[in-house]
Order: sequence, then C-alpha cells, then structure tokens
Amino acid sequence: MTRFRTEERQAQIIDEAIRIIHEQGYSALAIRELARQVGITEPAIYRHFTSKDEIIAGILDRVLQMSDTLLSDLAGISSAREKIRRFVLFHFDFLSENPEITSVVFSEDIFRLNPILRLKLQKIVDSRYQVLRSFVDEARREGSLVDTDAGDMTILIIGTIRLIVLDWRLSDFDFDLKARGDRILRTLERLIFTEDPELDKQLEGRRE
Amino acid sequence: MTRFRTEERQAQIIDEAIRIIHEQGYSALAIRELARQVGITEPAIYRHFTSKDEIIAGILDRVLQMSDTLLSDLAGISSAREKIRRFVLFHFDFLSENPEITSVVFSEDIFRLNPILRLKLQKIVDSRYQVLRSFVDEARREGSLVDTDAGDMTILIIGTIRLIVLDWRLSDFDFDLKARGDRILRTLERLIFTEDPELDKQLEGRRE
DNA sequence: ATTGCGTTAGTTATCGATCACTAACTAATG
DNA sequence: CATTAGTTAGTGATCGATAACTAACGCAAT
Repeated sequence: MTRFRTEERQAQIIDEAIRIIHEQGYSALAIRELARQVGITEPAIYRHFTSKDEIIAGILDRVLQMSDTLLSDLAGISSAREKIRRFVLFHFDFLSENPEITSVVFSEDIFRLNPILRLKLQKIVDSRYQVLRSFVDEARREGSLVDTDAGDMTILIIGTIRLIVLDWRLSDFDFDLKARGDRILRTLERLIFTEDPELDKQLEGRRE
Repeated sequence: MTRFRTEERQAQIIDEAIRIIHEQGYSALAIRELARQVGITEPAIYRHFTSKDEIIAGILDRVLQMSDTLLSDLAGISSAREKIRRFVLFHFDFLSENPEITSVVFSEDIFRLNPILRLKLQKIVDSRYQVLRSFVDEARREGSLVDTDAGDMTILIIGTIRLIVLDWRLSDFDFDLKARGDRILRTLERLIFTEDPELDKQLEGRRE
C-alpha cells in the first residue's frame, strides 16, 4: 500500500484521465478504469476529487496552464510581429509534444452542457484569444500589419492553427505538425504582414 | 399503432437523434429516450437500424448532404472569386438556419474511435476541402488571388469559418452568425484577393 | 370488391454489463 | 494517537441489445 500526498495523486489522476480520453475517447473515461490505471481503487479516487466533473475541471485547469508556458516563452520578445510568429509556432511545438492535449481541446462537446465546465472552457478560449489579440493590436501600432479588423485577424490566425491541428488529429498524428506549422506560418505571414524586405531577409536567414 | 415505411422512420429517427445531441449532448443519446421522442419503443428502433453506430452513420450522411446543397447553390456562378465568397456565406447561412448541425460537426471526438465513422467524417471534411480548393485553384488561374499556397489558403478560409461557428456555439448561438460572417468575409476578401477596384465597387454596391 | 397470407413495423418484458458513487473498515504517516 | 490515504463490498440507475409475440400493410387469387 503505497501512499501519496493528495496533490501528487491528483496530478497522477489527471495525467491518466487525459491519457484515457486521448486513447479511448471521453466516453471511455470511467472512474473504475481510471483508478485501475493509477494503481488504486475506485473509492480512493473520491478521496482526491469529490466528483467526476471535478476531475474534468482539473483537466481543463491543466490545459489553462499552457497559457502560462506560452507567456513565459514570449516574455523577452520586443517586436509584435515576432510575438505573433512565436505564438503560432508555440502552439504547433507544444501540441506536437503533447498530442493528448488536443483530445481535450477538441472535446468541447463534453463541456457545453455543464455550466461550470463550460465557463472554464470559455475562459481558456478567451485567454488565448486575448493574448494573441494584444499582439495583433501592438503589431498594428507598429505598422507591420495589413490594415484590417484586429479581432478578425486574431480569429483568422487561431482558426488556421486549430484546423491544422484538427487535420493532424484526424490523420492520427501521422504527419510532422511542426513542419506543417512552419509552412502555413509562412503563408500567414505573407498575407497579414506588410511588406518589409529588410525584416523578410532576416527571417529568411533565420529559417535556414 | 401508426405504421411508417422504414425510410420515413429512419429519417425521423435521425432528425430526433440530431436534436438530442444538440440539446443534451452525445452522451444523452440513449436508444430508449430516442425511441420515446420518435413515439415508438426501443426494439422498434432496431427494426430500422442494426446498431447505435449505424444511427450515427446516418447522422453523418445527413451532414454530407450539405455538400450537395452547397454545390447546387453555387452551380450557375462563373467567377471563382464570387464562388469563394458564396462558399463562405453559404456556411454561415446554412448553419444559421440549422444550428443543430454544428453539434454534429463539432463532435469529432465521438467518431475518432470507430474506424467506420471516422472514415465517414474524414470524407465529409475532405469533400468540403476539395470543393473550396478547386475554387481557390480557379481563382489563382484567374489572377484574382494573392500569390500563395492554394492548400494553405483553403485551410485558412475553412479554419476561419469553423472558429467563428465554434464561437457562436460557445456563446449559445446568441449573436447573429450571418452578420458576423459577412463582416469576417470582408476581412478575408481584403487579405486574399488581389486589388481590383472595378470589382470592389461592384461588390460594395451589392452589399448595401 | 373481398378474402387470405406473407412481410414488416410495432409491442412487452428482460438480459447482462457498466455507470457514478458510498458506507464501513484498515493501515500508513507525521 | 489523530489524521488521512487506502481498502472491500455493494448501492440503484441506466446502458445497448434481444427474445418472443402481435397488429397493420400490400398484393395475389378468388
């Protein structure tokens, strides 16, 4: 009988829950099986979470942490244009190494009904939107963005990321997401940024 | 005891199934309740579908029919640029009047596990992609598109549509999707189409 | 037209499996 | 020794699916 402190067990439980959702879908997330995978019994789960919904809430919190990683990753960058670039690349990088997360992100349907989970999901979606939106606004002030609605521009970028990731998921993760992301980023850049031969040359050099 | 021919009943069952998924989520789709809503008993459902999965397959077929409506809607249009415009508007129009369909479209997670359903879903996604892709290729030949990768451009457009629709769903359908669609289409057009003052004037006139 | 009959859409009743969750008890930790 | 992480055993509810039976339809022969 190996005992763990509740924070550790909670983390283990959420890890396993994400893995199960990823491998077998949300409908396969049964407390019994979840407990078995963690190596404890069903009632032991209820020592650490009062209900199944609370476990789901924990999963969403885990996804929300991604935003912190993102922001610290972008901390030192001054150019807004570069921030947008890195925002896009970060998502492909992060999801490439944490594919299980995509299963959570694309399971909106599970959360839509439950008001608490739904609010949490909206918070995640909105937080990501706000982060990018601030960069887009900044880039417009810099003059490095094509003159269009900043909100629409933000939707366009996130929508593109999401669809590439969905495609990756449906293909069973069998293409190189980072490489695909790099390609589509170039297309995006050509569309949304103003011509800047000097900067373009720099970017081109960095890529090789 | 009112009897229906099996094609009629199948249609009724699929209608109700979509409604239940939309209102209560996929996990609430129980054969018993589905039968009750249709006005028959549980085993009667199994007269018309051999399994629950086959009902889901029927739902996906229904969504696939959307492509036919789309294509006939776009039949008489000659300009590729106008076809792309109409492709985008069609989606916002159609989903605006059939919001239940969004619940199916955003429930990829249900289908990912089952190989048959998954293939059906991929077929739907791909068919929509191919349609738009052909317009994008055509527009490039016309010279009305900015010079970028046609595949990426297609992804960008569909991704934008999807994210707007997701946003609409998460907001509980409480903004005017068609108006929002019209707005983002203008942004999209400004980004992807080449400058064409003559055509722009025509389009501007038509909008008012 | 009416009858007779095979086909098919429906019924009632029930199956075993599995779900989330809990009461009551036990052993490890600090 | 108090607290807390774990256990065994079991709750009622609900799931998808089926066996056995019945009533309505459609069509051919009278």
